[in-house]
Amino acid sequence: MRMTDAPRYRFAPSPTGFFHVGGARTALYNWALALRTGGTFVLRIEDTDESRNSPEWTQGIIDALSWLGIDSNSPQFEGPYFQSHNAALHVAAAQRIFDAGHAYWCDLTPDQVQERAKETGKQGYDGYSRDRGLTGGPGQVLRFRVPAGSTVVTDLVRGDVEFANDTIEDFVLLRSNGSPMFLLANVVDDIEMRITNVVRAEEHLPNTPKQQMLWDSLGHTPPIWAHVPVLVNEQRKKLSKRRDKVALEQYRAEGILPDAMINYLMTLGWAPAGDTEIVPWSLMVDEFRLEDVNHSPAFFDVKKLAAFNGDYIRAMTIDGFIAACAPHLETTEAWPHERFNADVFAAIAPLVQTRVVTLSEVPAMVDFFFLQDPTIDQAAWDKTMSADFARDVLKDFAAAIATAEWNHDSLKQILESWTEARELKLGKTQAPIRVAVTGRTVGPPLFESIEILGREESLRRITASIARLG
RNA sequence: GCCCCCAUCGUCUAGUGGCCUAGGACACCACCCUUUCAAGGUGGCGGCACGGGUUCGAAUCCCGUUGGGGGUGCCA
Repeated sequence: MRMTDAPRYRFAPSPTGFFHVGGARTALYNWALALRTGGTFVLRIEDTDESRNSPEWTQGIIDALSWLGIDSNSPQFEGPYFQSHNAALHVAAAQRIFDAGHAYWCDLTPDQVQERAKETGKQGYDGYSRDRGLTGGPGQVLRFRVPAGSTVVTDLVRGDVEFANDTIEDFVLLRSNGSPMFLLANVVDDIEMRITNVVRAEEHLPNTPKQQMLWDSLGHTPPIWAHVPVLVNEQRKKLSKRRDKVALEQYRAEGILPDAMINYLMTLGWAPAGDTEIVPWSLMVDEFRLEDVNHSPAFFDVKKLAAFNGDYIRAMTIDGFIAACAPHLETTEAWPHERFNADVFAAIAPLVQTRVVTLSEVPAMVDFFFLQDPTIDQAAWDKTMSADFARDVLKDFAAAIATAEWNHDSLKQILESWTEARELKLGKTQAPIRVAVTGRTVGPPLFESIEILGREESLRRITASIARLG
């Protein structure tokens, strides 16, 4: 395949101030396809209003894409382009459409259009100015003259979709202030950037016949369309910023791994062959086909995302895990920053790795190592210290570990023999010690934690708890 | 209102007329393992929306119903 024949996929987010998980999935689809076909991923910031473009947003989106592995430095990445920069082109195209007789001027205001609709009992614009021969000017909009007949949109995921043209009103191309509408701008930019494939969310499907007519009227062959199902919340409504947690950045901050997010997003509406959904990106690039994408909306299930993430966390090397935790450990307010000890964390890290599903849970799990005194949970204290053996186990264990060989096996043996002598269960007798040392009833394995904490500090905490018992 | 799309376990999906007694994953439950909690192992629960066709045979094809979603701006 010659390079000029390679497909060009466009990804066109609008500047909403954050990067939507739905957009992330579409971006991934486009990127996967570009990679497999040797094509190009074209990024275009989609807004005809220059004032809404901000360098921060653009950088944010490039960062988010790069987090997803979509590298803006790749030779297969092009852009960012800015729709708003091309207004002159859009207007010129509108002029050409008018010159060819496919558009006409109209001086009705939105209110007047509505007024007429009310009178005729029909919806939308009724084509009032079609044959009035207006020549344009202030206060007039340019409307597309929707031809008779029907428009068939051929879609890779949905097949042929037919729209009767008389259900499509003569839509506006140029506003009365002369600025181009999004729909027009979009088509002109796609033509200009030689876009061959448009993969976007299903919500755009009803507008596609309009765009297709624009492609036709400009004398170009429309691209290959693919409308993928939208992502929905538990109410089955399209994910929205107001109701739902949709910002990719939020998940990133919580310690969702990019690979987990990528993998999860790809399985929404599509599944790799075989019995596992956790698969490497390279395999998804090889196997992903638009034709295989499901037709129905998919629920964005945070629990499943978390499960994927846990899987990816456990699959990390220990050094990788420690490195990934670093940002969360540095910024946490779980302990005074200066008390953190990287060696201590490295020692406990392997035991933390199987116990978290997101990285943001890590600090809370190891905070007792880096606090002057553990934060004692009152409920945990009440529950465990009320055992009749609580005081004895604390005193005897403290006495024994004062001189014990310092490793978790021997620490465990000490408590085991103490427990057996009294015909108790280790699960019960370790509880008061755990609360004394960590402040809670759950956490990393106890004897390993004590070993890492050190003899002196462990003794101090247990002694303090005995004193607290009174 | 009008137009369009969609319909397999609670959720994400496999399934493209016989391999389906409908497979997997997440969640849930139970058991095993176990120093708490996890992780891991084993097992379980649970679904083709409904009604008509077509066919020797339908989750798969057709029609209808119902239900959901999206669109319908001088927004993007």
